[in-house]
Amino acid sequence: MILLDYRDKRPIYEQMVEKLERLIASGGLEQGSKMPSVRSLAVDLAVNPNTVQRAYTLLEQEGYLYTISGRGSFVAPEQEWRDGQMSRMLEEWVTLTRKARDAGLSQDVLQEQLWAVYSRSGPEESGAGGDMEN
Amino acid sequence: MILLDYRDKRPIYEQMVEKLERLIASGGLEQGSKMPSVRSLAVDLAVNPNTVQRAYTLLEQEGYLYTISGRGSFVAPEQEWRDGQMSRMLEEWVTLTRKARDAGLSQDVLQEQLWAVYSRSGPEESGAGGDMEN
DNA sequence: CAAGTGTATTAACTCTCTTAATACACTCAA
DNA sequence: TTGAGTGTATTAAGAGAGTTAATACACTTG
Repeated sequence: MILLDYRDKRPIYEQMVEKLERLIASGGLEQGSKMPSVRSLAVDLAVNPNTVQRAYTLLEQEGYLYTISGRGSFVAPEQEWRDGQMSRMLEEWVTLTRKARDAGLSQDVLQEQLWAVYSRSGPEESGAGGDMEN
Repeated sequence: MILLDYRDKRPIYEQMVEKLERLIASGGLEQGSKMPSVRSLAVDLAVNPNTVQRAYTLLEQEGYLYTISGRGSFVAPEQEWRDGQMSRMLEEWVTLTRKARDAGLSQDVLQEQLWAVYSRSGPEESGAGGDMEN
């Protein structure tokens, strides 16, 4: 299902979350389909069940999965996680915008930058943020 | 000059940076005036000189201080740190705005929120961000 | 009830971060 | 030139948070 990268310095659960997010977001898993059980995926990846559990819990909080105790975890409908992601992002953006205002940045400057960001569509001037793996 | 709070869980150097930032930003220290030497302030606060050194280095990177080796550290002109702070903030804001765009948030939504933030002047809906000490 | 599932608790382990000890380098005045 | 002041670099010790694992508990279904 997914593959862990041992050269990656990040914690395992974080790696799992990222890869599963992508898998679901890209449509690689159908809505409502059953995820592997905590134990089976743990055996599969040779990690502790609690590590899988942690990843699943985070994915659930982000709206990617829903869980029924005793039954299993399932892939949530797209609307779920897309809405959640956008609302979290908006909240974060507003918070930072307030800080920018308090730091003395004018509305005009932000207005202009906002326009600039949207006039170019792709993620330009990447710098360090590039993602290149699975 | 400043006072450390031992109930504060944050590292000492971080606490020092915050308090000195405020002291300088509030005009409590005159431009060009000499800061206490690394060693004397260390004795004063009963911490290691390296800890003071670390705080000074950070403050220098933020433009609050400038240093002449062998002479001492001095309070930088206001323009220095104010410009630096605003440009760092703007950069961060643009980065997050790109992410928001990529997450699917429309320009209109951000536009509206931007307006809302600036129509109210004070830091409202604070929640956890409140600062109440020295 | 048995075998599957998720969940909670506790502890060991690792590793980053903070802080300290110490030595080095520069400036200035006596 | 030398000594007492200053900032700077290197190394290591110590503490602490975060990650992972071991284990037991609880729920669902055939």
